[in-house]
Amino acid sequence: MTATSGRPAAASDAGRGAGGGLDDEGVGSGAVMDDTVAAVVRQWRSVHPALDTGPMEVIGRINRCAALLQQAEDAPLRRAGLSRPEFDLLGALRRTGHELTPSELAKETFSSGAAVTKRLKQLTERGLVERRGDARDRRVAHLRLTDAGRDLVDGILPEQLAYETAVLSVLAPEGQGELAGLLAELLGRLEGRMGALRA
Amino acid sequence: MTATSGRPAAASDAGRGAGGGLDDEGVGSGAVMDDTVAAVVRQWRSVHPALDTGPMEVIGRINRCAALLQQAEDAPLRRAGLSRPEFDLLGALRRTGHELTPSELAKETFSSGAAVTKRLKQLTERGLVERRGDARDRRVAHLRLTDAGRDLVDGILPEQLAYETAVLSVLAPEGQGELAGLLAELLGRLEGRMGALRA
DNA sequence: AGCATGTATTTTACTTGTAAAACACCATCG
DNA sequence: CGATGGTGTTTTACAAGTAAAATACATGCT
Repeated sequence: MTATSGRPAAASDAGRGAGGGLDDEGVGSGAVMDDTVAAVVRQWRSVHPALDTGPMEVIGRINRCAALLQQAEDAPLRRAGLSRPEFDLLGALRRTGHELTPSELAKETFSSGAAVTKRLKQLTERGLVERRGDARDRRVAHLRLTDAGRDLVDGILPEQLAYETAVLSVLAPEGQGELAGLLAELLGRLEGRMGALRA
Repeated sequence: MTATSGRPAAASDAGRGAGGGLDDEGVGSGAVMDDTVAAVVRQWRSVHPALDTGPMEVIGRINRCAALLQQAEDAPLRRAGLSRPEFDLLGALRRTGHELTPSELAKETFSSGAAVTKRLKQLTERGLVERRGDARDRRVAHLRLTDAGRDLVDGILPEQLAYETAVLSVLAPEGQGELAGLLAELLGRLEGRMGALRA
């Protein structure tokens, strides 16, 4: 749980046409799932038959999955009165185990410094986070979880993971593994290169 | 291109532990990519060794991929002065080929009615969309693209797809196909069930 | 016809995020 | 030492989304 913020989209991009051989079905099933994205791609192809709708099948689905998963995923968090960005921030403090500065929190949660400032203000007021000034450099602040904050995170985490496990169980374990692997490969390369391409 | 809105998150959830056998590497490569999510998962496991961090490997990566892809993907759109939600709306009108009501647009772009109202106001002012009242039922409106709107969409679409193709080319074609297939399976089942689970 | 109810759309009030500017402070160089 | 420039953080002004209330109609029932 817990990345940064989030709010994916609807349906989109290119089809798998560009790709190559393999068609659908990942591992075990046999039927081609007909999802929303497939329908959208079909519409585009009928309007612009010449277009290579390949990327839509991948990017459109990633976006749509992210949207659906987050909607679902946020449920356990809301029960605890936290938004996902808030939980991400607390989670960063919890998993690193040590204090972090606002800048570090921004990097860790993939959000802007201003957004972090606002969240910290609220979380501090709620008593989940504590602030300490740096002795050497009075510009920087160090944030840490209060006991209440730590307990909250530790309480939510198992629920969150259990819920996510349930949601993902629509895929067989091998499918989950394959998916994780492919996404890791894509993500690793995207994170590495990002910035090279400039449309 | 073009789902609805979007704005995924950082790193999160469970590991692949829950899953089963297979480890990484999707198809052709051999090295395990070390992405941001893997690092986050390692941190969580070192703090809470008992936790099943399985789902994180999948959900965290989907979110992060969506975030990165959108940031990149939006570039061609911004060049045309459109946000993705705006383009999604125009795209829905273009691909369906006929007029749509605000409600239908909301469904099609996965956004709220209020959001659609606001976007329509702007797009209409920009002369990309036209409104027509329904004769039978004066509550409903029918929206259609103007010539300028249609031309804009048709002009952007190829750029967008080409750009996405380039971004995805970090994955081999077979990898793209497998990924699309697995995501289709996940998405199809999520869209089918969503609502059943309630944490 | 008259009214209760339901639906399509918009409006309102508010929340949250962002970009850019403002602050506050360190560090270095002359 | 005092100006110059750079960095960490917060503030400001603004853009965009949401939930819930408000509007404006249509419908079905009596």
